[in-house]
Amino acid sequence: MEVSYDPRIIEAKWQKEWEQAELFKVREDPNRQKYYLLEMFPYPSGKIHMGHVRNYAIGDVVARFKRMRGLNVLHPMGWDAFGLPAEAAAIQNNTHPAEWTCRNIEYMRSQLKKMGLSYDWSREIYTSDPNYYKWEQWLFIKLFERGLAYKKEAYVNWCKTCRTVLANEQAEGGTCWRCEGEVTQKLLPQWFLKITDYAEELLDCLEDLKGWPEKVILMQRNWIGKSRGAEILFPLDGSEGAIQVFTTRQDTLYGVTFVSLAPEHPSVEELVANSPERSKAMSFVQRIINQDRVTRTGEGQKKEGIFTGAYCRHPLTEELIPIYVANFVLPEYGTGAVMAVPAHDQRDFEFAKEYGLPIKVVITPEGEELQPDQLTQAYEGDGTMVNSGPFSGMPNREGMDKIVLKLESLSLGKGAVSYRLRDWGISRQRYWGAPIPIIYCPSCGPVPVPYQDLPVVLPAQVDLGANAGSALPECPDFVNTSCPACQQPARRETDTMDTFVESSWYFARYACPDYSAGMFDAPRVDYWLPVDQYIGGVEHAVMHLLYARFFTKVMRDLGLLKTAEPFTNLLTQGLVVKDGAKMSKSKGNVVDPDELIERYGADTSRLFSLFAAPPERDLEWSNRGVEGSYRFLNRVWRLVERYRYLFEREGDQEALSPAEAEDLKLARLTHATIKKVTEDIEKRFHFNTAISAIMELTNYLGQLPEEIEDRRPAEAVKDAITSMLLLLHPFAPHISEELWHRLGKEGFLLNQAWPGYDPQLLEVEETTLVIQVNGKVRGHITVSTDAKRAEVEAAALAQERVQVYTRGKKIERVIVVPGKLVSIVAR
RNA sequence: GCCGAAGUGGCGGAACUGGUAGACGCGCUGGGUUCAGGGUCCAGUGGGGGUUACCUCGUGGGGGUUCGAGUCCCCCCUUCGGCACCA
Repeated sequence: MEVSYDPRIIEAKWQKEWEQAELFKVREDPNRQKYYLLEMFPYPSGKIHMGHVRNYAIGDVVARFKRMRGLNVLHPMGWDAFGLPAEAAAIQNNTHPAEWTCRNIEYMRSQLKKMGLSYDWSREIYTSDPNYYKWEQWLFIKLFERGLAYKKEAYVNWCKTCRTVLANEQAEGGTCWRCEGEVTQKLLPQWFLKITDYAEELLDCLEDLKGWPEKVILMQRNWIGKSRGAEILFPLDGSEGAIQVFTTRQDTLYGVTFVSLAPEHPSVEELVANSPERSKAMSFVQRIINQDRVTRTGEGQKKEGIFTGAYCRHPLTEELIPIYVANFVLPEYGTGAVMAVPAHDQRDFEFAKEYGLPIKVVITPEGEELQPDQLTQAYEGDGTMVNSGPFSGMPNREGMDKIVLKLESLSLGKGAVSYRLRDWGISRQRYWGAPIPIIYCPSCGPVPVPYQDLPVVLPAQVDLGANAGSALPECPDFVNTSCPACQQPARRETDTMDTFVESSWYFARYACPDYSAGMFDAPRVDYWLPVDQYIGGVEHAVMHLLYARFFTKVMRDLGLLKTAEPFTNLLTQGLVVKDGAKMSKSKGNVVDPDELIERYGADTSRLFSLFAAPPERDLEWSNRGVEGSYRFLNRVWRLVERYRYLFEREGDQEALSPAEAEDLKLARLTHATIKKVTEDIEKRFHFNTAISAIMELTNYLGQLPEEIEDRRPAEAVKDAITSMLLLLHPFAPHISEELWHRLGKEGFLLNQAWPGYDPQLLEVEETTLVIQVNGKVRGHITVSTDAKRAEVEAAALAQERVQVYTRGKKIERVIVVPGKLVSIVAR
C-alpha cells in the first residue's frame, strides 16, 4: 500500500539506525586515502541559527559525497566553549558559565543530530575541557620558553563594556567585535604571542594556498601589510645618537625639511629637556597619548604637533633638520619616527602648511615643473629626481636603490621591511577562559607552571557577581600558590587566554581527542592533517584563519606537526539574509531551525539552504522556497512509490547495460545527470545546479506512463531511480535512505559507491546546431556528429529561412563550430 | 581615499572554455480533479508588435574588439565587503 512522505518518522528512524551502526565513526587507515573535512565549530550560544544550518548542510554534502567516492572521511564536530557571553549569561541567570555552556552544548548537539549530519561524535571536543586546554597551556609554556610568548606593558584596546583587552583584530573600527561597545586605550601589562616573527612566512605561504578564495588571501596580505623601504639615521645635532626613521620613499630624501616623532617615541623626553618650551611640549605629548585611539586615528583628524627644540642633521646634505612631535605618527609602525617630505607626502604637506615649514620639491612628473609655493597638495607620484645632489636627473624608482646603496656605504641607513601586523595580545581579564600557566614569584619573577602540574584548572567556585571584572583575582585558592623554582609564596597569573587561542589548534586535536600522553599522537595527526576542506564564514578571514596558520607553523617548528598550512582548501559561505538584512534578533527576521525542522523535516531544510544559492553567496531566505523544496521531496517520494513495482517484479533479473535499456533518451539523461551532479559537487561546490539537475531527471521520470510493461524501458527507469537516490543522498540523506530500503535494497546509502557514468552513452550521433546569419539566430539544423564541414555548411545555406536572409547578399564567411553552431556572414 | 567583489525576468538564481540569455525553483495566469478549500496534475509565463509562420528590443549606463559579448577591453553609475594618517 502506498505510504505518504512523513519526514518526522523516517528522519528519527534513520538517525537512530545510523547511530546504532556507528556509520560515521572513522579510524585511521594508511591503506586508504584520507579526506579531512571540517566546518568551523560553533560557539555554544544557546541554539543553532540558519547560518549553522547552511554551513553544516554544505559540509555534510561534501562529507557524504567523498565517503561514497571511497575516501576515508574524517568529519568531526566540537564546541568553542570558552568566552564572554557565557559569563554574562551566568551572572544574569544566576548560574555558572560551565553549567550554562554545558546546557547549551547538550541542546545544540541534539539539534545537529536532528539534522542528520554525518559527524563522528566519538571525537567531539569542547575547549573548556581541562583535558583540552591542558595542551594549550603546555603549548603556551613552549612558546614562553622560545620567547614567542612574552609580557610587556602596552597600550591596549580596552572594551569598557566587556572590561577586557581586545586584539587589534577584535577592535576594528574602534568598536568591540563582540558587544560593539566603544574601545579605548589603556596601559596594562599584557601577554603577547610573537606572530610578527612569522609575518614573512605567513605572507609567503599565501601564494601556495591555491584552494583559498582570492578575496581571503588578499585580506590577509593587506592585514600583514608588508612595505619595502629603508631605515635611515638622522644624527642628532649637538649630542650623541640619532633618530632612526622608516620610509618607503627614500628617493625623496633630499626633500626632507623636518622629522616627526610619535608622542610615545622613547627619545621625546630627552629631546625636549633643554627646550625653553619644555613644559608646553610635554603637556602636548601627554594630551595626545591619553587620547583614545578612535579619536586620535579617526578620519579627517587635524594634523597637530609641536617643536621639540632639538635638531638633527640630514644624513647626506648635513643640513639642520628640526624635530617635531606629531599626532599622526604611529608609535607601533616602523620606528615610530618619520622623515617629513611635505612636497611628496600629503600628511607632511598638511603639517608643513599648518606650522609654516619649508616645502622642497625633489621629484617632478613628466613634462611638468612643480613650484613649492603653488602646490595645493603633495605630489606622490613617480617622476624625475631634482635638487637631489648627485641623484638629480635620475628616474625616482632607480634612485630608491641608489640612495639605499649610498646610505649603506656611509653606515647611515639600510634597506628595510616593515609590517603592519602587530603581535597578538592574548591576555583577557576574564574568568571564563583558559588560565595562562604562569606563576609570579617575588624573587624569581614570572615562572612557567611545571609541565607535570598541568593543567592549571579553572576554579569552579567563584563569585562572578562580586566584581565587574574577572572573578579570578578574587579567588584566593587559585591565586595563592608557591613558586615552582624556590617554593616561596607566589601568585598565579589571573589573566586567561583569548578564545581565539583555542580555535587556533582544535582542528589538529580532532585527530586524537582522547590522547593523554601528549598534545598530539603523531601517527594519527600526521595521517589526518592538513584539513582538506575547511568551511565557514568569511568573517573569520583575518582573525581566526591567520591565527590558525600562525599556530600551525609554530607547532611545526616544535616538531608537533609535519604540515605548514592547516587548511588546503577553504570555502567561505555567504550569510543567510531575509528581507535584505542578516538574520538577527534585533531585526526580528530570524527563522528558527527547530520550527523549520519540526514542520518540514531536516531534508527539506538542508535542501532549501543548498538550493537557493551557491555556497559562497548570500542566501535570501524564502518561506515559499522552502515549501518548493518540500514539494520536490514529496514528488520524489511519489515517483519512487509509483515505480516500486518494477523493483519487485519477479523474473527478469538479468541486468541490461544502460545502452540496451530503452528508452535510450532516459538512459542518456540519467548519465548526463550523474556527470553534472558529480562535477558540480566536486569541482565547483555548486549544489544549487546539482540539485536542479536532479529535479530535471525527476521531472522527466514524472512524465513517463505509470504502467511500464516492456522490460527494456523498465530497466532504464529502474536505473534512473536508483541513480537518482544515490545522487540525492548527500543533499537529503533521510528520504533517500528510506526510499532505497523501500525498494528492497540492502545496506546504507553512505556505503554505496557513488554512481559512475558511461561516457559512450553521452556521445551522441546527432546534434542540433544553431544557424546564425550576421549574428542573429535564424534557424536550427540537425546533423550527424561526424558530418563533414562542407556538408553542414551546404545544408545550413540551403535552409529556407537562411535563404530569406541571405538573398541578394554575398556570403563572405561561414563559421562552423562543431556541436555548437553555423554562423553565416552575408553582406 | 585605497583595494576587492557583484549588478541578469515580479523574486532566488542558471548560462562552466566568447556560441540559442533566462535552466531549476518560487510567484503569477488559465484549465482538469474536488461539494469546497488544500493538495495534485496539465498548459502558459522577459518587454513590445503580429492571426499563426515570425519580427523586434533586451543581462546597471556609455563606448569598443569580434562573424558572434551576460562573458573580453576602456570609461562611468550603484550596492556590498575589506583596509584606512602604515610614512
